[in-house]
Amino acid sequence: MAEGVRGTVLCLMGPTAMGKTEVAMRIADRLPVDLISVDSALVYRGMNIGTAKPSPEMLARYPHALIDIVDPEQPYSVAQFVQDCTVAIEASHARGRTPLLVGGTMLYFKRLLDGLADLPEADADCRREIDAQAQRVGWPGMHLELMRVDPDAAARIAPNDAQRIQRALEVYRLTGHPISALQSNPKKIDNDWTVARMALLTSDRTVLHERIQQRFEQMVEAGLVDEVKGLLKRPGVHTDLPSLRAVGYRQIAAWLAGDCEYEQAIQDAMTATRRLAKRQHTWLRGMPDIHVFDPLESDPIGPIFRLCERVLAAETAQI
RNA sequence: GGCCAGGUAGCUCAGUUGGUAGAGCAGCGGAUUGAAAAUCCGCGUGUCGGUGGUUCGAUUCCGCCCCUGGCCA
Repeated sequence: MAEGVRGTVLCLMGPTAMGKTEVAMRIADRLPVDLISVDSALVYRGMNIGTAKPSPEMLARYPHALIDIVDPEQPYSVAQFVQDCTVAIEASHARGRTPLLVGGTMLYFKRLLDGLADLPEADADCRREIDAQAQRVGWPGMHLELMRVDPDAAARIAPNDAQRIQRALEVYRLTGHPISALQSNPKKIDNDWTVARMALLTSDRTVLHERIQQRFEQMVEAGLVDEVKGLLKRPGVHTDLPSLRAVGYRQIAAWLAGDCEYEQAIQDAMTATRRLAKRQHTWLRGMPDIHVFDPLESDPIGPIFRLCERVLAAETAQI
């Protein structure tokens, strides 16, 4: 693609179980798009049933970037995603095609499109140290420490938000600078993409809840329990890994560890899925310039296709 | 049919010595910068089964009716 020409990026977002994958494939049938997954669970190899990953046949027919790119032993991150996804987008543009980003991990979309601050990456030793300290004084105690070194961050982070307190302290200890200062240093977004945001969203959550239940029952029938057992057998896999904390995997692992009854684990997994969908709704409600389609009201393919076509035509006209 | 125990939030239940009620779970709203399918913050959503009575006032006490479960026939 020539210097200065703006590349189009199509985004198809939506809560879990809304049919994003299906829509994306049908768009790919009709337009020269490259599919890129925006999903923090689909990145893991060997996690197939519980993540509703498309089958190998489907992936062969509809290649997706950023699926099956890391092992479950290895944590992935939003920063890694932004880097990987940018590479994939540029590769698509270089082929003269248009990337279609599909997924439900809204933080990944947000940081890809709005920019990411220049921060140090996670440091296992540093986190271990902070965890050990938190064991003694509690997270509210750690929050007091954060208040001393970074009052702005402390004001924004709740005293029980272990994850964010840990990250803020980690960044301070690693760099000597408060994370709040580094984050307000606006990271220049080094692209000039034209972004079209589309979302599959419904106002009728009860139907979505029914779908979630059905789909989880199908996952169990398809052998989710064995998939989790297989993962846990691997020497480096344990339940504290981000991969094993994914919805479904976590609850079944808890049952396998004897922490609850089977039926309870199943119910907990479906509850966790509904809550995931709710948080995805919250993200999407707050996103500007988003085109919303309700697949429970009518087939969204036609309108989405026309919108994509219009966006691509505008790009061509600009060249 | 008779006796007993229940009927309070979407579910399981607590409670009000008579002043229109609260927990857990579920649900809903929000935040979200290298774990994000994570992590955290906030919010009770109700003809107290129905209907008469006593009372200034009934979800609470009394009568009758309806429903559910158990026991006896």
